[in-house]
Amino acid sequence: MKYGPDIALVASLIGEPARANMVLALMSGQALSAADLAREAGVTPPTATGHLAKLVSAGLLGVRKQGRHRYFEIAGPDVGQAVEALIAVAARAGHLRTRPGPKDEAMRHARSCYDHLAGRMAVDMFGHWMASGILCWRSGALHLTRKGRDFLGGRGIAFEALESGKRPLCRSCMDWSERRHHLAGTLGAEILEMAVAKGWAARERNMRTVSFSKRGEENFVRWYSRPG
Amino acid sequence: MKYGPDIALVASLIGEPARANMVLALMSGQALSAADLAREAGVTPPTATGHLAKLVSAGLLGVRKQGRHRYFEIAGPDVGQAVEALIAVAARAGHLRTRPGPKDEAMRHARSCYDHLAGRMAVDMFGHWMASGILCWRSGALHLTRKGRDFLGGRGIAFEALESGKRPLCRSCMDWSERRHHLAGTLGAEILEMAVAKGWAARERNMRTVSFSKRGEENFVRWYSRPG
DNA sequence: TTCATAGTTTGATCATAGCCGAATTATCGC
DNA sequence: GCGATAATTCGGCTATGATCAAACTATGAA
Repeated sequence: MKYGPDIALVASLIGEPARANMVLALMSGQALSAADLAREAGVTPPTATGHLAKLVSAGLLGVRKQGRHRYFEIAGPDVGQAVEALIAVAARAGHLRTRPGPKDEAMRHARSCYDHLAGRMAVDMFGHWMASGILCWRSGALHLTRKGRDFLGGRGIAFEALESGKRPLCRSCMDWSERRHHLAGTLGAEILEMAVAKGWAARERNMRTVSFSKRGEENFVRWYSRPG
Repeated sequence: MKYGPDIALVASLIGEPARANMVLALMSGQALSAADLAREAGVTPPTATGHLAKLVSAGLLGVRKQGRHRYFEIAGPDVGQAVEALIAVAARAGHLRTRPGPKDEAMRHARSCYDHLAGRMAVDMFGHWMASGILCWRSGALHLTRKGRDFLGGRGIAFEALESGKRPLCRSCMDWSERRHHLAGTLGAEILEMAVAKGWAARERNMRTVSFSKRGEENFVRWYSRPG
């Protein structure tokens, strides 16, 4: 007779440094090959194979075979949320690791984190909105202020529809490359949708890296920073 | 040069079965002594001491010395969220552990979670109230609807007094034996008080298990499900 | 076919860390 | 003061699992 979820199994998988590095590398949403992940984790291919097999069979990663390559990716949003939650704990407690997350500059600049915008641009937007009183912290949770509601209303964001569900309107998500907060939740998702819909940004093939055109980036920055 | 939060450190702490059992036992919100946790984890006191020292020094647990006892508790909401996220992943992937949190059936059926009712009956009540529009999710937080206010008003719950303090009126609390939400917050506490005051239920010596009489359970179910 | 690259399997090594028994320190009740 | 109980420290045993080198399989390219 078995009862209760076995969190130890899941946590111990993430709790091994090599595997944690792999998972963090995949947190960009990009699918990576076994060799890429071996490099990220700092282990040899055989070792990586073993780790990846465990992660896949436990349901933390998914795999897609393509020719002689095998591309791995985070299995689902629940895994992403668990990793984000662990990041938050580690960050609060001041535990730092030696190796950074996404190395490549383009990816640091703009990428999506599941369904919302992450990377430097997202962090900048978050900072700007905090500074101008659109967002604020209230008892540990992120809140959209009255001013923020006016602000978004004037920009055509239907936030009423976004806060109907169980998922929070605003959540902060710790960005591991910038080590600062950015906006998640349904509002964060909506903003990424909008940027794509307006043609400012395009998702790459892998669906998770987001590239802004030069003009799109200017428009986006203007969009979120224009007063009133 | 160090970058990025070390999630492997945090995850590996939770990833050890004995420690995971301790953390799960503390997820009720109740502070437990070292000996209690040793029993929960199925290890001897010396082993428990070692684990607890690691958990405390990593910032996952807090400790309160009281006489010759040391009471441990989850250090903060971020830790709780991380554990809940891991529960969600483990539950989705179908990983079950052999040892349940609350071992005996009576305790799964009805017990108190710190100061509010937990277990199957609480989960049923929560589901019923969600389905009938007494409670709803709004931007990630639990809300008592207008209908819910009428409903409770008609049942003699003075919810105005309950929402005056710093503590929220409604909170959801994840039940690890049922893996579903139940009602916490001052309203959850009040309902347990009421059930005890009306003689429907009695707290056991250890304060954690709550036993309903057969008649009390019927009355309680009728109380929360009667329309109007 | 032949070579090269991606990835896996095998087998052996080795370090980490979980575990307990016994002895030790601290606090309560008497 | 003296026992009793809570908790810790110490020392040594043991098992788990991370690691890599080398050999092997599979796919793609020439």
